[in-house]
Amino acid sequence: MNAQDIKRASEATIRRLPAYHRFLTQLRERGREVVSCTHISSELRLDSTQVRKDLAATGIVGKPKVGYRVAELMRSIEGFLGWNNVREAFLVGVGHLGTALLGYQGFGAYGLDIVAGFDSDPGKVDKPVHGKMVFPLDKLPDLVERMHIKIGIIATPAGAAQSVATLMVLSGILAIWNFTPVKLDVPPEIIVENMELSTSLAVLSNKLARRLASSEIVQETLP
Amino acid sequence: MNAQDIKRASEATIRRLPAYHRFLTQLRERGREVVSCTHISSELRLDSTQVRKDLAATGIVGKPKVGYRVAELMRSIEGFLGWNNVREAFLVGVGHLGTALLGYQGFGAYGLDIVAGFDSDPGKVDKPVHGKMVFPLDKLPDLVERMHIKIGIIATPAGAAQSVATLMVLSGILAIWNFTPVKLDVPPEIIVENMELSTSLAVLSNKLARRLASSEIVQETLP
DNA sequence: TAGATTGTTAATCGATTAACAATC
DNA sequence: TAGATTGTTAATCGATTAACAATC
Repeated sequence: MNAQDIKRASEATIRRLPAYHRFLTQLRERGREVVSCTHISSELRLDSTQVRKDLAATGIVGKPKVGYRVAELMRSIEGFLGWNNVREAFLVGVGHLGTALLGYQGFGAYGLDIVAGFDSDPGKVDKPVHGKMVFPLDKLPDLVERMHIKIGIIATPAGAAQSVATLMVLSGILAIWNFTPVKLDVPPEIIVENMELSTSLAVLSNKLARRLASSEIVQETLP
Repeated sequence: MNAQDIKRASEATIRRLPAYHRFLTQLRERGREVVSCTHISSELRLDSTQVRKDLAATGIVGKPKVGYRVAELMRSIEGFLGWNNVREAFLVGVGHLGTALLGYQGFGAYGLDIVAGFDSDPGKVDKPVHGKMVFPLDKLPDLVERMHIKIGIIATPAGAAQSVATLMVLSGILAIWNFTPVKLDVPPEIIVENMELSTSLAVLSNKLARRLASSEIVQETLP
């Protein structure tokens, strides 16, 4: 699929595609060559029509009675998500989380390669972390321009996030993956994806609070 | 608000509440005592009716012409999300990510206290990480029971995630915060919240791929 | 009081699910 | 062929947005 052919799809669809891709990886490892929507939907507990529409959004065309070829479907999803051509990224903030991200091996499968880290702390720079070089933050604009970097990852303390985002945008970064809880103020054409612990934790703790509250009621209504 | 009063709300509403809470924290720091939905909605670029309905879901009642008292509204959101009474959690997998999570100072504001780490690697146990004790994994069931722990955090390699989840459930854990890309197979009454890097990255890379593809088209149509 | 803001009902929008014809 | 599966259109569902009465 040509990059220019990437269709529009709802964010809900895009968020489900990685789960399909992961399941397809497992199928491929087991030697399966074809798969049906029915199979995928029963495994992931989704509606089969929804799976079919999600897959259709990536541009794949299946064969009635047969299904989809696993390898072809994986390529289709990868092309749609931009996982087929690896993109280089810079990470700012080499603290605990930043160090973990610099060392994470799995990003290659998602088309991401973190090529360097940046930090404003002189004590952290000029020594590699997990084999990645760490530079002073003020070197960022020059290196972004020279290496044509498009993706910036922010893993700083919250207080530094906005100024780092502004610096990234001025340097030519187009997309920011934000690991801080700060709502970044950037021009509308800049892509921002927030990886917020608090949002995820809110869902979990609300469900747990409801769960514990209802079991209290059960206890109270017992004799 | 009594815990038993926690109403149902859509997951979309729950996911927006932490952003309101963060904005309210800023207002409180600036000394603001009351706030209107209009103010919140313009700041967070949301529909004001949506904000009003989201806040109403937490049980707060505002005053026409005035708005909501900031402190009261924060307490209402905290109560709804279960952030008011701190809950203790165990973390399994003291690798790079696990270490970062053990050291993260911000969880207290969200009602979470990670009290200990666990790892199957004998080289990692029995020495504290960021002041938190790390135990051998096989000590988990006994300690979960004795300390009445309800929340488990999985930050292991993907291959270990399912067996750790099963161990947690057998030990009495009610809610799992899963930092691996594995779809966990647990009983339906167990709460699972997935913190998936791949899903977030999929949204970002799809948008970037579309963005870069459209700018290619622009270039091609130039003379 | 006048009018800004809440709370609520109605309308719209978009996503999910159901139905079914096309097809290998 | 028969029937399982795809692709697509229609119906349903739920969330968002608009309208407006209540109220401090």
